Amino acid sequence: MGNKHDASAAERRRDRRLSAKPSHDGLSGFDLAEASFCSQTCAKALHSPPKMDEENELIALRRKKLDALRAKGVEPFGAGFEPSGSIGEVREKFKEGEALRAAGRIAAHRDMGKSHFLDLRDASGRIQIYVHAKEVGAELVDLFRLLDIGDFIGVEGTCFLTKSGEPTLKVHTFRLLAKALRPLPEKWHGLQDIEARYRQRYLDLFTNEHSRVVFQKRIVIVRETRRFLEERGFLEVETPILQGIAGGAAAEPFRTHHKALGLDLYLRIAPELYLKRLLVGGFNKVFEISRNFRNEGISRKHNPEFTMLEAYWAYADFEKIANLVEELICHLAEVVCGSLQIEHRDADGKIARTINLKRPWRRARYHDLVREVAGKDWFDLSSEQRRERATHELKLEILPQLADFEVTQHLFEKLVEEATIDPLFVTHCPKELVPLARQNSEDSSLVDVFELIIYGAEIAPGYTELNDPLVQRQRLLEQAGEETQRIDEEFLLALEHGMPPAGGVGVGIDRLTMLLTGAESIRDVILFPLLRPKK
RNA sequence: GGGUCGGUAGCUCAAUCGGUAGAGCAGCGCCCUUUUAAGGCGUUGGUUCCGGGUUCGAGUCCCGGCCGACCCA
Repeated sequence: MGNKHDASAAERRRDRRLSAKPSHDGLSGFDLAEASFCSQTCAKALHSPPKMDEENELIALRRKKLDALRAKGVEPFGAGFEPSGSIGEVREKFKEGEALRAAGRIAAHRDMGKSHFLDLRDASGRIQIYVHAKEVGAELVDLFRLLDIGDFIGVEGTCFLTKSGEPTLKVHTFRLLAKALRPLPEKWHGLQDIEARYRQRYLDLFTNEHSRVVFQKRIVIVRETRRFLEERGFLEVETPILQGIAGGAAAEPFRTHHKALGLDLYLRIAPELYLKRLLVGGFNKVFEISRNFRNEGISRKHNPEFTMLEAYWAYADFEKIANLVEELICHLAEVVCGSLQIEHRDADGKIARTINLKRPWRRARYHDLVREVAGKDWFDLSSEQRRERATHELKLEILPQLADFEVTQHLFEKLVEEATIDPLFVTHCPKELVPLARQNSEDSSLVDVFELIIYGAEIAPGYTELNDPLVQRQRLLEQAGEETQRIDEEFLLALEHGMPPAGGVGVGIDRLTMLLTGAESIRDVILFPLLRPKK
């Protein structure tokens, strides 16, 4: 089936090429995929690769070594190799006297004259290898001289322990697997420049242990989230990223265009409206680990693309969902941190703060939390009195255009949210704050929602979902205002067919990773954060 | 968008009041047969982010721009 698809794709491209005519704008009927397909020189002209700075002596010297290798008949790129495992696995298999094969980058070289010690590294670990002329023979000694730190080599050697007890492979033979034309960052300090660490993440990962650990933890968080939900009967699904109407949240979407259909599309801002369609279709427990895109500002806590877990559970409500989230995050903390006490450390390794995830987590009503910080009588005051107290007694900056409920919300964010370290479920929020949620059956000014706050940040909002199609339509109309074309009629159509009552939740995976790793910036938990192009 | 701070050798960092741009690592040469941030001796390497200006003289002061970090909106 894959082949068939590929063949037809190639055919389509060929057809288009044959019929391609220069049009008046000179561009239509021509896209990047086609450019790279039909003409490499053309593609090169479009994106010239970064210039190899020939004037740099370090690079020039490595290129000379490359030429020297080829002159000896050694191809410096592309040879395969079968190591006994990753370097971490080789260390585990290490047994004195046994022969093992290892492959990795040369990370260090200690030249003792006739004997050389090198460190071979990959993301799984480091192993020392020992190279001596007597062991490898004259031909390989010649080749050895052309190696540099950063090159990938594969070695075969016998396990032995040095005087100081270091597990080491005594190399019999080795092969160059890939030459590095540029030097690695410094061995001791690694790559420190923040900008370079984001732009050249591969160097950051290779040289900085801490960065490697953070991303390995992120991998575990995603994997364990899947496992946790699957064990509880949730089905992982994939829903569209390209959407005609970007719904499910209030955010500015990215626009794009589908050429063949002549269709303007948006990148999703949330998967919610599609996951709910699946509830309509009878899937009772679904989740998606969803990349969402929001065309908004960039900050320590915001990247334009970010990852969110969304899960929906038919016949459940927000209380059950809160329990689920509580269990999930505790499970992740146990696996990733080995404890429910999360310790964040500063640059010197000193504990900067401890977050206690021990259950049960506090659950409190929005109004009660506000009264705790703003005074028991807060909600009995007039809106002018509230504004007055917030500004003068509580020393908050209240912008004049804020509505009354926004004054309270601002106070909530500054005095409750930012001050909260240990987990707190905020429940019974005013409906103005969460217009799309289901109203509480006892008090119609409240909605059946929780907001999970940990370490001053919203980690997860949870809902009892609104499944009344008429109320939902009304809310969407109010939200859309003038722009009624932005109402997802297909979604409303689905709701009219009947959606079971359900609980739902979104968990920001990036922020959760920050929480569990102590990262201060979202860019430290996203492999390739969006940056302005250099130059 | 506004404010503050930063950008110096491949990497990590110095450079006093405006006065010859330095060190460590990496590299290169030599010595060393179990080193491990190996060591010893010697040595190469600079568009000080870019563009203007002030000055006898600018990495340093001023103006504009680029990129980043943090705070605020």
